Order: sequence, then C-alpha cells, then structure tokens
Amino acid sequence: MSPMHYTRDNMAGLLRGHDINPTHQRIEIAYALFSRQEHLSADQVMAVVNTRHSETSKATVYNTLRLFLEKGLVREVIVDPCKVFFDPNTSPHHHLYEVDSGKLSDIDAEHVQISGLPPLPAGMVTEVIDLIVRVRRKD
Amino acid sequence: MSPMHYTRDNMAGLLRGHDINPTHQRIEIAYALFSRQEHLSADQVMAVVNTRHSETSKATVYNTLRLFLEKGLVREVIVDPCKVFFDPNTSPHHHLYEVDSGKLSDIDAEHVQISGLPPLPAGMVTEVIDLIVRVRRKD
DNA sequence: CAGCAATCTGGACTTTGTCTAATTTCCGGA
DNA sequence: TCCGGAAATTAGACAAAGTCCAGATTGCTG
Ligand SMILES: [Mn+2]
Ligand SMILES: [Mn+2]
Ligand SMILES: [Zn+2]
Ligand SMILES: [Zn+2]
Repeated sequence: MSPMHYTRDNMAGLLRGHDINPTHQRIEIAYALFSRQEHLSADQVMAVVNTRHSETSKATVYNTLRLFLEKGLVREVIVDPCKVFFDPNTSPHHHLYEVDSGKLSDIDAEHVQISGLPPLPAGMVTEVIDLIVRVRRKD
Repeated sequence: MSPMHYTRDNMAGLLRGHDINPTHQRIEIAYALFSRQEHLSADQVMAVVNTRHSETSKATVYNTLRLFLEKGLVREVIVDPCKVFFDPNTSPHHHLYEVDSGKLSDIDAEHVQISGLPPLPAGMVTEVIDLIVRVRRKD
C-alpha cells in the first residue's frame, strides 16, 4: 500500500468511516492532526485551525477532540499534568517523552514485549496499556 | 526485616535522610503519605493534613510535595489529566488504573518484563518507565 | 536579644478544560 | 422554495488544579 496522503478532501471520508458527520470545523481539526501526524494538545489544535482567521471556537475544538476520542479516530496521551495530547496514530504503540523539552515521540510496539503482568481484577477488562519512557538529557 | 511502622517521630529521620529539613508541616505531609502507603493527590494530602484544624496552606502543600519529588522521597504518577498522584513507594513498580472509579493500585515490577525497547536518542538517559494498565468494568 | 536565612502564608493569578443558553447551519418534507 | 426541527457551533461564564509573590513567622546563631 502506498503511503497515505492526507488532504482536506479525504478527511470527510475518514470521518464518515468513523461515524462522524463531517462538518467544516471537524474536517479542519482532523486535517490538523492527520496531515501532521503529530501529537497535538487542544491548544495547539486551536492555534493551527485558526491561523488564517478565527473560525473555530474553543468549545468546538474541545468537543470535537472528545468526539474523535469516543469514535476511536484519535487516541489520548497523558504525559504531563494538565496537558493532554491527541494522537492520530491509533495503532498500538508506546511513547518516549523528553521531560526537559516536552518532546513526545512514538515507539513502535512491534518489537516491544511486555510479559508477566498479573491477572486483572474480576470483571475488569483492559482498555489500554500505556508505556511511557521518560528520558532527560544526560547530566 | 520487620515490616516498617511509620510514626510522626520517625518521619524526621526519614526526611533528614533525604536531605530535607524536617519542619512541622513537612512531617505532617510525609506522615500523611507514608502512614497510609497510598497514592494521594495534593488535594487529598491537604485534606488529611488539615482534618483537625487548618494548619498547612495550599502553597506549602504544593511546595512540599515538589520538594519531596526532587529529593526522591516520593514519586509522581500521572494517570488522569489535571490530577497528579504522589506515591510514597519509590521502588520500581507499575500501576493499574480503574478508569471508572479512579482507583489506582500498584503492580509489583518483580515479575513484569519489558523487552525490545529501542535504544534511546543520543545523550539521553531514562528517568523512569511508566507502565499503566488502564482497565474498566466489563460491559 | 538582634540579625538573618529558611519557611510558611493568603490570596491573586494562570492554565486547562467544562458548561450553558443563544445562535447558526443543515436537511427533509410540504 | 419555504418551513420546522435537529445537529452543530459559539461566546463567555465558570471550575479545578496548580503557580507565584510579597509579607509574616520561625528558628538559629552570635
Ligand atoms: Mn477554513
Ligand atoms: Mn498538627
Ligand atoms: Zn503516539
Ligand atoms: Zn504506586
């Protein structure tokens, strides 16, 4: 399969495929995330979407990101208190967080093995396993 | 070794051992965490310390918890946006987080194996690896 | 006791996110 | 095309968690 190329035009299909009614604002927010393929905070999404002229409100950015989450279009990464990142990559993967700079990058899950976890409490099911490697500059 | 029994009296020694000048407030905050051996948020620490009568300010609670962090007396666990938990257990271990109830419990690291992590970026050193198993009630 | 550094404090402030009531947009039927 | 209602968006008030600061208190040491 050829490398996916994200345009505003194919955002509508992506949204429909996740049972999300594609509106102008939703397309812009999805495009911000998927065209960059980066971890963005709500604030950053807000800034990207409103670069040219203010066209999407704070409430809509937050509502839309939560909608994307519920529909499984994006994933949430919590590395910093009070700063949620939204991740367009929903395939299972881990994260490397540089605490000094705040830089967050992906770790491919393919070669990572986690074994020996104890059984879950009765009646519980795993939602996700978050593995975050926190690193800092040596000395 | 016999199971440790935490009292206000031995908090002073614990603090000194971590290069922290033991004051009344610091002893109370350490005692709140270590006598319970639980994960507490700043708010919860605040509530515990001020049960009888108000004696420790919000600023001191936050400053003290950050001081404990820097000195390696406690560890920070970030599972929920905008709610940091402080953990008196600084030995390497992992966490189980029940997303519905907010209940946070320890997973012993002894039998958990994480392998296949890629090499770190040059000049970086691992501060901590956080493994969080997020679970929810089945159906 | 006086001087001085460390610590503590109330309260203003910031950041991130939520909520709500009012408006706008969208769409199907008459 | 026009109308009515549902869905979506909006501004701005509000809330929660945490930071900051200038002034007060504490506890040494000389
Ligand atoms: Mn536009
Ligand atoms: Mn007391
Ligand atoms: Zn990612
Ligand atoms: Zn723990």
